Amino acid sequence: MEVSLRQHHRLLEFRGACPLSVYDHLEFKHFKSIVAIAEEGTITAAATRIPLAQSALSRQINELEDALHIQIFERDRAGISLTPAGESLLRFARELLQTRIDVVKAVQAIHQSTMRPFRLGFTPFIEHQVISTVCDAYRDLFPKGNIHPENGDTEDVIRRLRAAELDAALVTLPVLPDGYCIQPVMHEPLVVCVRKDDPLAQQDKLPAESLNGRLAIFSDPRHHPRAHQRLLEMLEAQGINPKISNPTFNSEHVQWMVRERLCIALIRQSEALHEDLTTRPIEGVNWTIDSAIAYRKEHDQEALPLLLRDLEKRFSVAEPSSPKKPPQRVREKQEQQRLSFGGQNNTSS
Amino acid sequence: MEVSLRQHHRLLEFRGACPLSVYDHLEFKHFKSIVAIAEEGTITAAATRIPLAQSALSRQINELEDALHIQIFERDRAGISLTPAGESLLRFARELLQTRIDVVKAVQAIHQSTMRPFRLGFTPFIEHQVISTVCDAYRDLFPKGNIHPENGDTEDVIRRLRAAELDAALVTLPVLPDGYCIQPVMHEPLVVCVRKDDPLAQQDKLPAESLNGRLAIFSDPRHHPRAHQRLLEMLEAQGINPKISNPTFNSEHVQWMVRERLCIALIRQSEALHEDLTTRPIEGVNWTIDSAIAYRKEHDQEALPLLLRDLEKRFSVAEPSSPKKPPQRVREKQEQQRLSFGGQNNTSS
DNA sequence: GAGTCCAATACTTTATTGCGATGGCTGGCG
DNA sequence: CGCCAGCCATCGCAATAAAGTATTGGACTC
Repeated sequence: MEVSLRQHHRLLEFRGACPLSVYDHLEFKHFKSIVAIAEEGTITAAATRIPLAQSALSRQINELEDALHIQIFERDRAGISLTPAGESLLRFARELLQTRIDVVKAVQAIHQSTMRPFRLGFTPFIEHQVISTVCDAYRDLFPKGNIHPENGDTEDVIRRLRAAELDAALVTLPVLPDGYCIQPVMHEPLVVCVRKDDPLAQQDKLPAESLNGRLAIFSDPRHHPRAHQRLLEMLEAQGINPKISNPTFNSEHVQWMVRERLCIALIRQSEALHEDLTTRPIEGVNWTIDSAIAYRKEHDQEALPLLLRDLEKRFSVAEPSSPKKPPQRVREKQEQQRLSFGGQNNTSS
Repeated sequence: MEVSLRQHHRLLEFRGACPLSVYDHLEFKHFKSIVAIAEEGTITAAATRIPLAQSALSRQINELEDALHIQIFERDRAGISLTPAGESLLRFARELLQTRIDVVKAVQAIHQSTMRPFRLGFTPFIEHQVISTVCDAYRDLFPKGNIHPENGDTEDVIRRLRAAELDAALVTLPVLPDGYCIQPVMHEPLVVCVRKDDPLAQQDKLPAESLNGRLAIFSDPRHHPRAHQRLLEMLEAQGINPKISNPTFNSEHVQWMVRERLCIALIRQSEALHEDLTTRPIEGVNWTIDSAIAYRKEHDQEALPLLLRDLEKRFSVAEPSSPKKPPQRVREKQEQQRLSFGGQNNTSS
C-alpha cells in the first residue's frame, strides 16, 4: 500500500499537473528578504529587521539566486547592491507583498459576516455605465459579496463617506480632497447644445463671447456646490454671463429648453440628442466632467484595495465618446472580437 | 555581544518595521494547495498532485485557516468545497501564481544577457502617444532594459512578428488573428473632415449617401491591405463610392486636399484641424480605428506578460477625445491634480 | 453491517531554518 | 604600514517546522 502511494508520486511528477518547478523556490518570505536588504543596504542590517540571523539570510538569498539562476544582488566591499535584474524584482516584490496583504484582509472580511455589504455612493451626475462597471468589478472579485449603491447629492455623499456611512463614492470633480483620496475613472468633454438651425451651429467651435446671455446652466448648488461654483468661475473667466435656470438633471428637460429656443446649454458630449439638436465645443477651452471614486484613506472596507486595483484595469481601453461595451479582454488567442470599421450601431438615440 | 543582538530582535519586533505578521502565514505553496484542492475536489486527490501526503496537505490547510482566521473550505461528507471566502481566495491564488511565473521569467531574462532588447513594431497609423505609453511602461518595469521601437507597414510588421523578428507590434485592426494574440489598447472614432463652408457642414450627422463621389480615401493597400479592403467593404455597404487618392499618412496633406475642395476625407476624431476645417460623424455608423498590441502566443520575450499586464492599467481612465496626459494615478492623498472644468488648453492646433 | 471514501489525528522521520563562530575581504585610521 | 571595524560567506550544531506513515472516525453505499 505504502509502496503504491509512493509510486503515484513518482508518476505524477512527470504528468502535466503542477509538480515541483523552479518557480516554487520563490516564496513571499524571499520577497520580504529582498525588500529588506534593498532598503537596509546590508544583509546584516536587513537580518536584524526581518528578524533573522545574518547567516540565515545570506544563505536564503544565495540559495534563491542559485535555484532561479538569477543574480539578484551584487556583492562588493562594504555592502550589497541590486543588479538590474534585482531592481526589477524588487519592484514586483513590493507590489506582490502589498497584494498579499490586501487579499488576506479582503478574504478575512468575506469570512467574517460573509462580508459586510459594500456601500457605494454615487451622485446624479455619474453615468450609469460607470456605476455598473464598478458593481461588476466588485461582484467579479467577490462572488458572494453584496454591493449597495445609494445615490445622493455630492455634499451628502461626501459627508456620509467621511462619516463612514459609505465605503466609497462615485462623484464628479471638483471635490475637496480633505480626509479622503480620489482615483479618477473617466473624463468627458463638455459641449454646448444648440438647435441645428441656430446661427451658432454654423460655426465649428463657438467663441466664448457668442454664448454670453444665451447659455443657461442647470446645475444645482445643492447637488454639488463646488462644481456649481467652479462652473460659474470658469464661465466668468471666459466672459460668459450665464442664465441660471431651475436646476435639473433631466437631460430631456434641458434639451426641451434648447429646442424651445429658450436657451442653449452645456451637456456631456456623449449625451443622446434630439434630432433637432447638435453640439459644439467652446473655442479655446477644454472643459470636462471628471468622474472619480473617492474613499477614506483610513477605510475599514477590506474589499476596497482590491477593488481599486481592479478598477484601474476596468476603466481601460480608452474608447473616446462611446460609453458602451464593458472592457473586453482579448488575451489568449480567440475570435477577434471587434473588427474595426465594424459596428453599424447608431450612437444617437 | 550575542545578547545585544538578540535584544535588537526583541525591540524590532515592536517597531513599525515588518516583523512577523499574520500575512506571513500565507505563502505561494498555500496558493498551490488551494488551487489543487479546489480543482480536484478532495484533499486526497490534490495531495497526490501537489505532490504531498494527504495528511500534510490536510494539516497545511487547517493551520492556514487557523492562522488567518479564515475558513477557506467547507468539509462535509464525501469531500471538501470552497466557502465564499475560499472562492475569492482561489481567484487571487490563480492570479498571483501566474504573476509569480511571469516575474521569474522576466527577471531571469534580465539577468541573462541583461535582457535582450524588446523589439516593438508599430505601423504609421499608430498614434505617437500610444507608442510612448508602451515604452514608458516597459522602462518603468525594467529600468535597465532596452526597448527598440521600429516602424513598418502592417503586413511587414506582422510578418516580422510572426518570424520572431519582433516581440510585439502595435497595429490597427483588423488583422488576421492567425498565430498570434491581440490585446486592444485604444478605439478612436472616424469622422468626415469637411470645409466649414461646405454645405455638408450644415448637417450634424452626414447621411452616407451625401458622401458618395466626394469622399476620398488615402489608405495605402500596401501599408495595411486588410484595413484598406475592410474600409472599401464598409463604404460599399453604405453605398458610398469613394475616390481612391494617392495614399498618404500625412494629415497635413489630407487636410490640404480638403481645404482645396478636392475631396472630403475620413480622419480620426482627435486629429488637430486646420481652422477652415471641421468634422462630422457619418449617420448610422460607428466606425473606429482600433489600436491593439499583437504578440505571438508562443513568445520568447519574457518581459511580455508583465508588460501586457501593466498596459491594462496604463490605458486607463477613459478620456474621450483628448489624447494627452499620460495616465495619472491619484491613489493616496495628494494634491488633487485635475480640477474639472479646468484646463483652458486649446485642443486644436 | 461490511466496504469504501475521505478528513483528521498521533507519532515518526526528514528537511529546513536558526544560531554562533570563523575566515576572507576591504577600507579607514592611527 | 598594520590594526581594527564592518561586511559577507561558510560551517557545525541545535531547534523547529514540515512531511511522511499509519491509524482513527465519520458518513455514505449497497
